[in-house]
Amino acid sequence: MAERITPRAESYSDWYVDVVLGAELADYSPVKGTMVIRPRGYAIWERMQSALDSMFKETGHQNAYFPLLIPESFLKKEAEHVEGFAPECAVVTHGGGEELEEPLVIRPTSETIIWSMYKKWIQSYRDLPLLINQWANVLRWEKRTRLFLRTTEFLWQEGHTAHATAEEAQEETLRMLDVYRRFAEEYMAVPVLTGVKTEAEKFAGAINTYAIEAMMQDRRALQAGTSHFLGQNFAKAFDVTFQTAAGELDYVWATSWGVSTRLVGALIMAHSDDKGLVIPPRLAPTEVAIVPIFKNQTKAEVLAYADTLHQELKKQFRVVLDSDENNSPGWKFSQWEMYGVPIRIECGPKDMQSNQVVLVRRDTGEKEAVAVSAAPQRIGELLQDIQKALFDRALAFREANTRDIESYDELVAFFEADGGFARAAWSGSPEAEARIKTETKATIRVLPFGNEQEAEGKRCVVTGEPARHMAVFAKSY
RNA sequence: CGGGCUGUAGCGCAGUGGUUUAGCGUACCGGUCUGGGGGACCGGGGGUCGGCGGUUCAAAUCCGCCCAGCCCGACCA
Repeated sequence: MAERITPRAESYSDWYVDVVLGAELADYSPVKGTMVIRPRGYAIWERMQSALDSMFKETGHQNAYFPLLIPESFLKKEAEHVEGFAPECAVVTHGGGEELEEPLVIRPTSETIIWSMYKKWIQSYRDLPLLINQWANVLRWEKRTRLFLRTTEFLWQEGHTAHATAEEAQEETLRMLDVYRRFAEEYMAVPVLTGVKTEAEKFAGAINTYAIEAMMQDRRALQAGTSHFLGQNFAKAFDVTFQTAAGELDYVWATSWGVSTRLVGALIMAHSDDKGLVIPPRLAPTEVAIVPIFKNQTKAEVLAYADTLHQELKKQFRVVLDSDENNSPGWKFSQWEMYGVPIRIECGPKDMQSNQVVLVRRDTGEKEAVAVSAAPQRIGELLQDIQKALFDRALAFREANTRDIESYDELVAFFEADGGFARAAWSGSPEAEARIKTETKATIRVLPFGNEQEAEGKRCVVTGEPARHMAVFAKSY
């Protein structure tokens, strides 16, 4: 055992770190809370970017880039916003060997600098909607960091849109939330809950924050993406007005939405196992790894056999041939499992004689022999099967660990035991929410769409008052 | 930012005041054999003990500060 992975049952957080390091996704870098995203990790992020970027373009957005440095005064223009972000901002005070007249904040998010520019670009309703996205790095001085899940610097995309009406902006907010939901489910194979955040959990400066919320294998919730309806808060702070079709002057309506490299963490925690990483095929940088098995006498012909197969499969799949002669096949099997490649192909003398190969799926470990001629089609099917199986398994896990809770005692007991998602009636009072957080460590992750109707006739699990919401409680990352 | 644990070769560890050049496993390099689930043997290279400062005749070992990682807490889109 060269690289032992701590089993999940022994220590989930050690397991997570072992998988990240073992699969060579990332490594710690010298500054506290920062990490290097290594090629195997970055390749996953690139595939995420590519899929999301297409979805953004399909919904009418364009990419742009705004600067890293923001005048400190900008951040202070929106009261809630500054209150929310000031504590976690890094500030540049010196440049060129001199103290700056005005300190510059390294962006924790870009609303302020973007809206300062939107003021210049928007005059009339004909300039709207303005639909811009940027891919960027941001910096938040986090006290407690974890690889991919919460780091001081991280990569993300942030969409910032401007609209003529509240309705349009609301529509946009929900449209992008749905883009995130589709991405999570169809590409990441991670089922997510969607809904609105409570006042306590929303974005600093937003009217409403919507989120996709996923369950990890330790039953904790991970917020995987957010979409904010910003109302006219930033338009007012930056005085962004436009002339309506009717000739009136009005403030612009805004949204912002983002997902980050945290998604890589979500991917890892949703699917991986004690052998290492498991990547859903659609996001796997390598879909197939071919491991030839040979003896000295058979080396040449087996390698030729494997190479022919490699050339053929390359036309359709992202495939690598592991022709290294120093490591044993068994070692390679474990290695490719650690890396999370969805399908491994074993081919040796026996296979060669019967003109077949052995396919091994990463998610279940099942092996099957298939004729070489049938391999491409079978691999295509298997990749789809794996994609679906991962989603189904994650969904079943979430269902199995979601409980309808009727009483406060039951809620406390639930989170003292294994925990998971608890659906419970809530009065809407911040005090009740805070009490649950203090006593159980669980927070309201999301108020699912349509929850108000479900809450009718029910009583708050904490206060006994008439319930206004059915809330989903969970311990979270 | 508070409490706990940890930091010795790439990785995992032993050594916890003096025992001659700091050890073991593994990985790495060269070679021979091997090869269908993390191979075997032979021969090699690599660390100054997280960093800085102190105590001492003598420090990996004792003390202080700092840095980093993990866990718990506070905080947190």
